[in-house]
Amino acid sequence: MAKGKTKDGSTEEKIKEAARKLFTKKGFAATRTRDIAEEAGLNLALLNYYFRSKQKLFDIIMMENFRQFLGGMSAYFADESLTMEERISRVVNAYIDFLTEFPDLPLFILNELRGNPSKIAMKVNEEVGPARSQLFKELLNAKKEGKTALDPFHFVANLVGLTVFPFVGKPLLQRVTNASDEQFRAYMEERRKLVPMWIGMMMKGSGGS
Amino acid sequence: MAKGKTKDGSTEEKIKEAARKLFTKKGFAATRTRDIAEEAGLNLALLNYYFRSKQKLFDIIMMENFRQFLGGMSAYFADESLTMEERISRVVNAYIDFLTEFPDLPLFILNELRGNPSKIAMKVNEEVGPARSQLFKELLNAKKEGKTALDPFHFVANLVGLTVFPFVGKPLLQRVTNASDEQFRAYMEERRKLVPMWIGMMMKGSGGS
DNA sequence: ATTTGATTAAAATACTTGTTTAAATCAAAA
DNA sequence: TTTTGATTTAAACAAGTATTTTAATCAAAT
Repeated sequence: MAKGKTKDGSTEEKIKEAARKLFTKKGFAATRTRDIAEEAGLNLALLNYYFRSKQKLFDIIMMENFRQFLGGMSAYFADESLTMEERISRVVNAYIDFLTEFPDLPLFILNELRGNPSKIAMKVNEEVGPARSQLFKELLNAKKEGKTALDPFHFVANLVGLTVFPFVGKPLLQRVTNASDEQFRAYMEERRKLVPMWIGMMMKGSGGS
Repeated sequence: MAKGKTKDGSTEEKIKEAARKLFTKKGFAATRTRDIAEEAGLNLALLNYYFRSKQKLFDIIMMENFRQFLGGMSAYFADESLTMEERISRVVNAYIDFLTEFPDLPLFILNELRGNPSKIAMKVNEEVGPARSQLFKELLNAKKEGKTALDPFHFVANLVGLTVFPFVGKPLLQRVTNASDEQFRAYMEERRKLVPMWIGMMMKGSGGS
């Protein structure tokens, strides 16, 4: 063998990282293979040498993106040793950390989800299935005991809407509120405490069937 | 002149509507001019006869989409004759109506906003400027009087996050919660009352600097 | 009936882009 | 040193696609 090995990070990983960056930011159709090669600092022929086609490379990136985005969600909700409040707080914090580092991921996910091939649908269930059943069981229990009246749908919609939407809508929010990048960061820091508090208020207040 | 006139809706409008449908759903790069022509039931040459290029056609659609999406926001907030609670309720209801009819619009807007050319930035200010100053003035007043501690940034983020995000994230929410299209509609109907109520709770509770 | 401008049809053109190929180069392993 | 496989270089190839062109056709206005 020679310098760039198959296993370690070198070349194959360079290609994947360049592809991830461009695919995630611009989508499949708007990304050219030549751009990926240039971004990776490698030759175009290498793309087809390592991955057979643009489509195959994209599929790999897409699956990894899905796993990364949905994985976090599941991990925290599955932990039965924590109170619901604590779990919410951890999920919110984990997502704010995560999205600060990878701000383009959610929009990518939402775009891909719209095309909705069954391949993706299965992936979602696979990644989010266990946590979902656990969460729903507890929410429905709490509802029976009168602790909360918040339907699981609204719960998830509110949690994701309040936590990940600000990142998706960052350009819009910054324009509307005249917030600098630094101010945006500060607002997101505030949200680490505010969102769990708001969710708590919603769960106590009345909230749909 | 002949059958299809320039002024009335006929041909030019057919092209624009076909283009709007495809551009809004699939984006610029993934939309082919041939598809637009076919969708409009017209000859391909007509596209370049009426609009000079795919890009020019796209720009027109994009601007109209922006105006439509942001215009509603402004219209209701500018009305000083209403209480804040009433305005919130109207904006939420107007957006739920609007997004039920045009569910692909917000994702289109968010995608375009990411590329952020100054052309778009100006458009946002133009459409949303007046309502913004009006809204911010009142929110800051209310804050002084101790009526609310909710920062304008969080107010907008929450309002949009709770109202438009569910439509953007519909495929994700439906998968995670196993909700049918019919159930989704029902949840959105519930939100017409729930979201204004939640926003009200947030404005009374403590909320950021 | 003639004219006029919209519309179609069919192709040609030009450019972009995904993919492949063939021959060199180069670094390490044998 | 020889060999081996990764990497480069430079093209070529094959589709796909935006755009243009040219010559018909067609419906209404004159």
